[in-house]
Amino acid sequence: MSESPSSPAFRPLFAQIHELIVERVMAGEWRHEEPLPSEAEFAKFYNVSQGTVRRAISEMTAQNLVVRFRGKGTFVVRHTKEREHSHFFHLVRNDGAKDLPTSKPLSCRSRRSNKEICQRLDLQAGARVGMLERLRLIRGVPVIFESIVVPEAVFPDFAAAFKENLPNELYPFYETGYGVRVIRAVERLSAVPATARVAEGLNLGQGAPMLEIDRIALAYGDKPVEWRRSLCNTKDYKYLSTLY
Amino acid sequence: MSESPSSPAFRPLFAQIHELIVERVMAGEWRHEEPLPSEAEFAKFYNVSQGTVRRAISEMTAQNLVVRFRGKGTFVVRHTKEREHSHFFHLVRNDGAKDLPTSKPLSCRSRRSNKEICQRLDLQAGARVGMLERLRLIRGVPVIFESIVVPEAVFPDFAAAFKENLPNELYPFYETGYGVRVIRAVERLSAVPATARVAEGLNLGQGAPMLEIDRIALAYGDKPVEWRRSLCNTKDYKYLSTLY
DNA sequence: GAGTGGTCTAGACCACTGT
DNA sequence: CAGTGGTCTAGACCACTCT
Repeated sequence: MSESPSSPAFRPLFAQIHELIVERVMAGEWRHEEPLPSEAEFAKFYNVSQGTVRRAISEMTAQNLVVRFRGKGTFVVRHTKEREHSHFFHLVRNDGAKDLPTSKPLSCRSRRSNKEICQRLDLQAGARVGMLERLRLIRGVPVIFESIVVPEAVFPDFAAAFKENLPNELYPFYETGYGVRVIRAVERLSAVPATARVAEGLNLGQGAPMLEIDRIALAYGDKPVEWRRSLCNTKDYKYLSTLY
Repeated sequence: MSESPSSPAFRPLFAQIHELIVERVMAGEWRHEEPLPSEAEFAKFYNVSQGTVRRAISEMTAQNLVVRFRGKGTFVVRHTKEREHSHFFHLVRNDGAKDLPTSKPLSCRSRRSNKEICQRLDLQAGARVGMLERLRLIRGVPVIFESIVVPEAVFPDFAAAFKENLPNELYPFYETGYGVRVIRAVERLSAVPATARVAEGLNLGQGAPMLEIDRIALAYGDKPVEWRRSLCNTKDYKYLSTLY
């Protein structure tokens, strides 16, 4: 594991260990229920000090890949409703309250991808995708019109599986159903006029200003696994973003 | 500096040291040009090990409060055009390019705060504030209509000083002119129709959908120091947000 | 060469969890 | 009780900067 210290492409030991362990987590070597090896075991395995392993794993906790419990061990993070809500749902009520949305599916089917979908999801021309449209309701009121596209190469038979389970939160569903963990997402926000269809679903006038959230969700290795467009009525809810 | 280890309100040593040093940076004890004391000096001063000081300062680098250079020392972060742009300006061109905006001031004056301003900036009723309106142009094209309110208690004589300097980026101006460092901001985004005045400035039709960014900028201790509303034409530029 | 921060090690003590 | 992660210390070696 040692590396010529002043070699041209030098990387710190802890960064190398970090990368190695992340790869093993990605490969699904440990289930959510079972702990990763302890610091001492990793240290022995990789022939480095316990402090170096500690630093490697600390980076992983910072990246939300694992959680650690004193006395119990280190565990791969699982997508929960709570996590999805706190990390990937940014609409808050004008008074600051965070409400959990519910869902009303409108349609779910399989189709061939067009040029735009291929480009956004990095697919081959004509690859099949699952497509889902739904309304999201907060306190029973429809606030978001959402259309979601996922590659069937990653989620085989998505449409049928969705109809069977009708999950409200998708990321935990991706994880338990397909072993796909969304770890990052890039969103592009803009203001657009409501189309007739969207306006109808959300009880708005046609052409009313809507907040469009265009999101690409990424799994390990920045692999795109979902393209989602959310059209939001921002009268009573705002998109919250904190900058540092 | 030692603390009863199993006391009810136990805080790790490094967190206490962190807090102490942050307070001293806040108080302006070191200028941007001069380095903070070295790890060894801090360790001796607070009577802890160098590793503990290192961890305290590492937290500060993670929070963008200081930067460290091997062989040189640790320095208080200064707001630069680059930093403001990368941390606090989130509009990117549709093709992904990040352009720097220029500014065209429309008005700048002093006024009494109304109820809404007092609430947002946490001010006493009737406190005086500086108010600035400007257009922001990207590649010469007006894209954002911006109105900015700052408390004169924090920025004495703001309107006059602004007119004298006509800064393009405000946060470096706040810092060099008033010693106020913006370290965090909370933004609420929504879609609104363009008013006649805004539509005119941005060459849009009245009622066109606009992205409104409502931002409160915070200094140390989460003290609000600026309220900014930016109305953006998102035809060619989108607001970029990355989620983890 | 002295001083800076960055990495790595080794070992101590602690709090908490399981048995 | 042994085993886990969390904190703290002490010391070594390194790359880099300034003088």
